[in-house]
Amino acid sequence: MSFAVWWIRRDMRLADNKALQSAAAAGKVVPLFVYDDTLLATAGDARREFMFRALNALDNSMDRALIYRDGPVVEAVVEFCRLVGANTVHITEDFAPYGRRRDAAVEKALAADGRQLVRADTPYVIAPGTVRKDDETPVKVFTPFYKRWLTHQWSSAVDGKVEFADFRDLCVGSRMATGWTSYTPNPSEDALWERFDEWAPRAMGDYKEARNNPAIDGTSMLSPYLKFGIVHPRQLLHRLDGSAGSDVFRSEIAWREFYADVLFHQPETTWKNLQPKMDALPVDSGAIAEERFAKFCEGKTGYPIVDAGIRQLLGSGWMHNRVRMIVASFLVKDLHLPWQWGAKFFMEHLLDADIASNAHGWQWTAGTGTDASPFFRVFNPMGQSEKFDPEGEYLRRWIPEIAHLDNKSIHAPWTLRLLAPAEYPEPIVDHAVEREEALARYKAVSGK
DNA sequence: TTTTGAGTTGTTCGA
DNA sequence: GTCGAACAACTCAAA
Repeated sequence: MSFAVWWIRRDMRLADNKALQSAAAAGKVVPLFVYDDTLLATAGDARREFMFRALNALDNSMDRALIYRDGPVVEAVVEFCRLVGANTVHITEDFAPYGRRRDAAVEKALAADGRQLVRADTPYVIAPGTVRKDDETPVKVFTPFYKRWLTHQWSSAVDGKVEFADFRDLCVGSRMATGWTSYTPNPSEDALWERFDEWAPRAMGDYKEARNNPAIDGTSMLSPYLKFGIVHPRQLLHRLDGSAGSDVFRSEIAWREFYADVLFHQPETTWKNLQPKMDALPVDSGAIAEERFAKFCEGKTGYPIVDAGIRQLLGSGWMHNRVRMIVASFLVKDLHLPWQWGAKFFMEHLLDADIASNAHGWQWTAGTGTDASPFFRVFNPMGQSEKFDPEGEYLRRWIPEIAHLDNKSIHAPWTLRLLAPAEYPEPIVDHAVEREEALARYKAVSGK
């Protein structure tokens, strides 16, 4: 009987998993997870905790067949194959810059040993690099990308019988404790479908509008599950019908694929401006900039919608999409800080931290990316707050200090002059002033 | 090759 | 309160 390694990275599920099925077709499956210090170093406690719990849930569903090994990754995978005598390692391909380098190195090392790395699946409905214009070049604007994306064929895995090998005595290392004690969603496949089946029937019809209101349960909140492949996006597409809400939901899935495609073609845009001309945009630096950034990271800017968003992120590992945009706009256009500062902060704290979506979401806001926001689109934190959280319900949930304020002034507590700064801070900058400053800086970059 | 219309998510101002 | 126009210039996709 031969053994085949299923090297688990971001495909922590049994259902509709072509890497798992590929391994099963090659022999008894040895599910392997390798601690990658390079990746773990960039993850905060919340995400590490979520990941460990996800692995534990997966392990339970495999009768505890999962093998944990310590990195460095290349050596660990090759060494493990020798230990169990496996000739093939089956993976869901990683398209992010680091993952591609890592997998290439593993592939090479395996080959030197006479073994093979099998790329059997991807975390996307359509693999990055697949959607192209008629002249074969990548599509750089979402709408035309989406139209073409919709025309591509895809298929699910055929879930056949899987036999797991028992090598549990080869487990090495146990770094499960993170110290994170706050709530995280239950990261099992069962819990995911329970959530989807509870949420979708009541929320999908109103998704287009409701997903913008951070106080209500209008978004699926499935992003952490997608991040770790506890669900594959094609499984979600299967559940959609032709209703209006599901069309918007489908396009949100496509946004994730679009940004993965953009990063695939230009891996350096993880941290660099996609539009080089935007390198000339002046950003603030020095002590004052760092002081403001520190306030931002604490959720103490004095702008309730911004602070509520940061506190939601720090407290739960997740931030509502609408609020992510408001917060990002504030960092870039009110504080004039590099988008990379915010992107790094998000990457640390988000359960769903996805390098492609995060980098290009920030670049969109900063006006440095593909299909970028027009320079004059500066979010007004009070206006957005009034529009999308009219009752101040979201603000009250995350900023108890101002919960007693009325529905109008809660969006801009400083107008009341009732709160001592010790209770809730004064705004660290004046939005009206900084908006003009941002417009002037962007205008200068565009020349003339 | 040239031309044309479009491009996720906004705000402000004046009528 | 509501509504439409203005806010730059440019790049991209497709005809």
